[in-house]
Amino acid sequence: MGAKDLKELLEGERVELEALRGVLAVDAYNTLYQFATTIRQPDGSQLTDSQGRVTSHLSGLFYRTCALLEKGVKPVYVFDGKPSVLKKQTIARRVEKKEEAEELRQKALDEGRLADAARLAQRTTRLTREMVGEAEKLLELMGLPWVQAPSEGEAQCALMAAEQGVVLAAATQDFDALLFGAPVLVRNLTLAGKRRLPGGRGFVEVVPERYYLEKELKRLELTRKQLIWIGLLCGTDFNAGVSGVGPKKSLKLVREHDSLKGVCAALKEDYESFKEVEELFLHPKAAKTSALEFKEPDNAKIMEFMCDERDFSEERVNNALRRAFNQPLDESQGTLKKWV
DNA sequence: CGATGCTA
DNA sequence: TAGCATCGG
Repeated sequence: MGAKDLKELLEGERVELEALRGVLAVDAYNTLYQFATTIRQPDGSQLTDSQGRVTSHLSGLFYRTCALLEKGVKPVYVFDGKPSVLKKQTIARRVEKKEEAEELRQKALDEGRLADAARLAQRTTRLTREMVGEAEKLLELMGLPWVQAPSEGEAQCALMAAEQGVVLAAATQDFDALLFGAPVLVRNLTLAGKRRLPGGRGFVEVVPERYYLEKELKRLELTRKQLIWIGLLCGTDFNAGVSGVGPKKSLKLVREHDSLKGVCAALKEDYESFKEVEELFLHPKAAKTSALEFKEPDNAKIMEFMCDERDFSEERVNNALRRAFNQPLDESQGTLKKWV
């Protein structure tokens, strides 16, 4: 995940889902990948339909989206396009890591270390073209607009929130969105709650958090450019960063120098390559978003796809749809729920 | 991860 | 019925 070191410098605030009523641009790949990794059986295997096709991503996407809609949060999922050539190394490294994890998992399995094998299975997770296509299809059946980014999804989300102002915030785990200029970033757009920590008996509370770009820049006495430099020094999906330089040193360095050139000179790093990545963050590639249209869900087709084709429970799917779409918007009518 | 079932 | 366990596909 890009620019994760920024977490050390930035301060988010806890936010209730109810306070996020409105339209959010949600990083679809980020979301689907998390579902694919975490929605698992105790043995580490994914949910599948009777034909063996993975359904973890559909389960997560469907139930979470329904729950968000129930709370008045309208997600517009943004799908990645062609990645920047600068991301090539990161992508190659990820493929490598997955192959590595696959070998380790096989070894654990052979040696009968089942818990290890289950844990390693998560690291082998891939999102296929089919899985992404199915997610888009489901969103369409639900009457929700989705956006195809020309390149990075976080960049598209950021611009939709910034220049275009069509959404309240960019929702992604990735701090890159702030570097791309998102005025508001929402992390952990989940239905909150306690989550088991991998391994032991510990629990962590995962709650939605919100970061305001301007507020953070003011507090840290930085410009967005300088925050980008910090990201570059720590490393992003688009560059390796400088070894031995983390968020603290980066912060000190960008304050001591008034240009990226100066920072690079001080570290004896190649300015040109850093400048290229700075450019990518300063001028993100994004498509103009046409009016986002929310339509009625096609309940029959959702049932056909989810239940007939993918073996989801009719009762559960119906329940989720009813909550998401058939609930009176006026809270004063909420008591009606008890009678239906 | 989110929904549902079970138990005290 | 809240809080924990496990099911879901």
